Amino acid sequence: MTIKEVCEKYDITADTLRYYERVGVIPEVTRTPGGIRDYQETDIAWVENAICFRDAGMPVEMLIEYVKLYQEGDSTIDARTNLLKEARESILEARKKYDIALKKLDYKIGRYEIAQKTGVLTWTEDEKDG
Amino acid sequence: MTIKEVCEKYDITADTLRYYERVGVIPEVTRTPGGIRDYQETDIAWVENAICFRDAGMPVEMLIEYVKLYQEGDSTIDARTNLLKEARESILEARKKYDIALKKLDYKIGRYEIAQKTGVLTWTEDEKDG
DNA sequence: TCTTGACTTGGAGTTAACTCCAAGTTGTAG
DNA sequence: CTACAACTTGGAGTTAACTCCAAGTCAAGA
Repeated sequence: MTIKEVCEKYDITADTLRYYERVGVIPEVTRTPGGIRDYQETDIAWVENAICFRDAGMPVEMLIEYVKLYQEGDSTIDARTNLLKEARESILEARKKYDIALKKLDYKIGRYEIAQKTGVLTWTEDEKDG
Repeated sequence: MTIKEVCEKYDITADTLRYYERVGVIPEVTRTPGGIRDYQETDIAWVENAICFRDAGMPVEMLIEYVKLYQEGDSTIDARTNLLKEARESILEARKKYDIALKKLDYKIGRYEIAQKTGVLTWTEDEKDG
């Protein structure tokens, strides 16, 4: 698969794909004899994971560390497990904050919709902040 | 409440609080006659909301827009409602991605824990990517 | 009143994560 | 064989969101 096909498949730019490879977010991609990237199943799996974890706010630095450990072989399985567990905790933590914000948003939207119907915004003492 | 008390209460730096005010993420804070910030209930409510929505990935730009609309008065209630709904959608969207990443992480962690017990990492054909 | 530490401002600097660029190479269609 | 688009690299530039700094002001304790 060419870089173009991969970036179309995942809706990501070729520059980002090359950047991920350059800094080590994914291991080096398979090349044609001429030196052009030719993504194999495994390369694509790494890309997919990288995008998935980045979308969940996992820092590039952490992904680089994971790939580095992976390339050092089986002796790093403990370290990799710990890293994944740490990532899991921060994602759970972040998601909790998303839920809090959603609750707040739903409440505010509810109040605004009442205001739209009645033409009046009614605030309690604690919420003079829109 | 002084800026110090507010930043201790929310575990945020004074620089960030001043930055939020400067760019309009929150409205101008009440001051003492000498010009020093003296956060009132309402100021604090704005700070709390700003932090909450920022923690959910809402861009500063969007918060600025909201405050701007708020300050324009009741005629912007529709616009504010739409903005909040838009924010809600992106937060839901983002949370979906967090859930996908968590699922992937849990699967990987499970595999690694088996590997730690047995000393062997077993991969299926599709997951040669650590 | 003096000192000392916290506060003020405008503006410059930093960080993470891309994003763009120039100059050169590869590969396919005609 | 010749265009010519798509690829390559190293490095520079951009963006969002802070974060730091210098020079000056304010305020509480001795």
